[in-house]
Amino acid sequence: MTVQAKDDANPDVHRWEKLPQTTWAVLGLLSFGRPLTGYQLKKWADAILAFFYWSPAVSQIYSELRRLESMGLAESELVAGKETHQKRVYAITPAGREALTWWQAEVDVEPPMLKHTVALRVWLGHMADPSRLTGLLREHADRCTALATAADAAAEASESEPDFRFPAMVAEWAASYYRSEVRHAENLLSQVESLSASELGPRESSVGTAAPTGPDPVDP
Amino acid sequence: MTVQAKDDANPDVHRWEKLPQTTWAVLGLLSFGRPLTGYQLKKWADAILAFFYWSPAVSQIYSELRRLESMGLAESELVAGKETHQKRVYAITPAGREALTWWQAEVDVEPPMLKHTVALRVWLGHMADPSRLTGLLREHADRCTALATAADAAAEASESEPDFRFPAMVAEWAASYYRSEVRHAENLLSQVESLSASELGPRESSVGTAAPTGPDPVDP
DNA sequence: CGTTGCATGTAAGGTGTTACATGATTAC
DNA sequence: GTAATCATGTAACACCTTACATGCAACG
Repeated sequence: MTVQAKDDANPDVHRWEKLPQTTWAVLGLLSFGRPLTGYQLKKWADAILAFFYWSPAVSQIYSELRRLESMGLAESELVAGKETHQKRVYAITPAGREALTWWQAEVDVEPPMLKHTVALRVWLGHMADPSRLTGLLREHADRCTALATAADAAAEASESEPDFRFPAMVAEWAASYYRSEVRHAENLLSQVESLSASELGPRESSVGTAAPTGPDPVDP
Repeated sequence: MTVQAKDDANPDVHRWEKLPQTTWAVLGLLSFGRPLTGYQLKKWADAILAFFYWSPAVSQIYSELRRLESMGLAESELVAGKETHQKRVYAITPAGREALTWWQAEVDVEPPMLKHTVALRVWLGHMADPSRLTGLLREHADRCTALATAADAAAEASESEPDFRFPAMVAEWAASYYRSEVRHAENLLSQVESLSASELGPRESSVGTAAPTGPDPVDP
């Protein structure tokens, strides 16, 4: 009765059913077996989870931990540092492992959520100065280059560790992802440049004054 | 005094400062000049915005529209259909254009937010059956292929329209993005497969029972 | 004549953020 | 000794979703 992924008769399952993704992400951090404090969890989330999943605020991590403990999926121990200064170290419980395994096997994967602020700006490029757009694309590309390098470093650090094979794989995945982002951004950048170059003559945007033209946004 | 992107003396600017991205996205939909109802806006958001930005719920679109109108950035007109059945059609105002231009020029771009649920599942692959992982990666790849095709169609539909050059560019960008997603997913998929194949002999996961090993998640 | 689409809106509640508050420890 | 880091937590609030409620229009 250690791990029963398919046991829908498990009376706890209905309590796990509506937990948000973030809860599972935090429990997932604990599932690597290391007891950690909320503060350490936040640092780890920033360093690794942030590559592919929004890193929650510190205060939220603490409340997630309290929730996990109240549900028996994690347990905490007070560790005294020097004098009276205590810190709370959280560890996953067997029930927590069972829950995670159940989640992996049974819970549908929600569609990935993307809020690509840079694409949004370019999409509304008719309300912006072209140089502003190229600037922000350049910035984005640079940020992604840095992230790709960081992801590579993370991948290399985990590669040799047998318990970290999946994180290593995802770190490599993240590196590819961010390098693709760079390519896509640079592609957009050159398009914006050639567009603004070709419009040096016939300036004066028609959007806003012209009658509604273009593809019907409602009924394509 | 039609458009003053840099006019920080504008007394309205401080009211615009903390508007969430979603508000700008909705106002952006209106900035293409077409007066639209909340319902139409939602459909458009689902069709186009969803490629690169989370499409808000219907009810939220309505409240965003009310907020935009209360701030003078959009205005609505009641249009009577047949008998007493009215619908409210929203249009951007000059102040709305001014606000959008100011936003594009002055407001910092928030970092893109990614919640890649599939990567999260693979990252926690040690708690899952390998066949489950490959299945969900396959599903993800298929979904992305469909999205890429749809983005191509959207790009082609806007390409000829001069007012929709930026949306066309972003649609092309989205097509590339989702095709990269497919490649990355398939790459991960083959890695998961080769990993599970190589572990047919020495099974029994050590994670959870072994003492904490692997890269220090806190202090790298 | 019933189902699907169009169209609008309210209410409740959860998710997640920012700001604030506190204090010990470590490093320079 | 003072700055940065470690460490925890509360309170307020904004964002956003789900569920619900309503009714017309159009298609078959």
